[in-house]
Amino acid sequence: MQESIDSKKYFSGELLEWYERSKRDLPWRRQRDPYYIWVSEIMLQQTRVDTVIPYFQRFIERFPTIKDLAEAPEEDVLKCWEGLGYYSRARNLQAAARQVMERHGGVVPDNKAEVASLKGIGPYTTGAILSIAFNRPEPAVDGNVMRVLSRYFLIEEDIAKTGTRTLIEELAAGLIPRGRAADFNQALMELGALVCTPKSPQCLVCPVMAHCAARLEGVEEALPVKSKAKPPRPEYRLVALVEGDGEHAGRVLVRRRPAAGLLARMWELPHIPAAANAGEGAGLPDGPAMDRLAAALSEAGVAARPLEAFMDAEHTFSHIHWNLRVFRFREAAGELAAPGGIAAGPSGSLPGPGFGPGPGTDAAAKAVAEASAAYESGASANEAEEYRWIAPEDMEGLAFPNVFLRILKQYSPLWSLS
DNA sequence: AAGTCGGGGTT
DNA sequence: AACCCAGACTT
Repeated sequence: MQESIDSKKYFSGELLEWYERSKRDLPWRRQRDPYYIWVSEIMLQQTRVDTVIPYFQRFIERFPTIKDLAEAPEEDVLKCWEGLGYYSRARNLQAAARQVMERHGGVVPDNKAEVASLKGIGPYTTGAILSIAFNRPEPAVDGNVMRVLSRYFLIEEDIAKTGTRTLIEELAAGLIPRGRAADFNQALMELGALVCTPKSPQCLVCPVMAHCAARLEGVEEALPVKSKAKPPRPEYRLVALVEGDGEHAGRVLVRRRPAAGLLARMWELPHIPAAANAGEGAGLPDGPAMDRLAAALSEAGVAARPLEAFMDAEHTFSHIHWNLRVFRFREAAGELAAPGGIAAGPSGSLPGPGFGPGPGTDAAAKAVAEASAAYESGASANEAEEYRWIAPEDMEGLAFPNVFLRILKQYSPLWSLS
């Protein structure tokens, strides 16, 4: 037992000393404001420090206090989050700010149960806020910590399992030196981010290399053990980039996504599912696809004439891989968009697999119907999407996922300003 | 326990 | 181009 106490003291002591020398100067570390810690921890979920820094600065400028955040329109919060991804983090953060206003008068609670009950705050973030903001001896186990400890203590359990995280939490809790929770937890994560990296860890500069079990066994690169995620399923979609005419000249047609599900409440270019028959559709002309898009636009009350296939774009979510084919349209003001009756524009200008003209087989028809149903299921019943003609300057108030920002930017640099 | 939620990095 | 990284919530 004596040995394990000494071993703990060695690990924690060396780590704290290294952290004092090596810690990065980060915006949320310049003062110990629980609100700053909270916002930064939410942003840092699944997101690198370098990406977060400019978002954090802008967010705090725009919403300096919990009260400002609680009282802001949700669109403003979403716009501030544009490009960061996982947008439910932003909605949950604002919902939690409102909870803190109501329950605690705008002051972040320092009690574990109350912190953990706030929206968007799970086991990791609870520990991070309590330890970093209030120096409470709670573990904060993120991916960095699981990697560092699984190597140092040669833990070969699958870190994707719930039980392994619990095990590591207990281990981490026992390592916190009295009165040093804030620095120790940050040191552990900092080591994972800067030295004990997933690939090619920098063991030679590691402060605890001498007693790292994985290093001593030569298996540091093989840890942590983690079961692989399922690959994302491919989805094929036809996107309409509709240029306005007449009173809509200089504008583009956009719509807002349903309130729940993928990219909830974000703005986007209109799109519909294409046949998911990758490979089988190789070389098919784009004409029929444009006709189907025109018909869909017509159902939304927009008459548009197809111009050309404009570009292909891809976007990978954790569980879906979008293959998008974008078509340019011109609004045909006053005309009725007769589904299927519009002369097809140039065909086949973007060769490639996966963009069949639509349900050509039973299987393809089924795939399209399923994809369509999946999209609709995001909304409660048949919530009407909101369509809008926007000019470039309107982008300042509307949040778009990155994939549509890329398309608009390629369409014209005018649309690149955020 | 498995699936849903973005976006970017390294190799 | 292929592969890797990762918290909270829902089911």
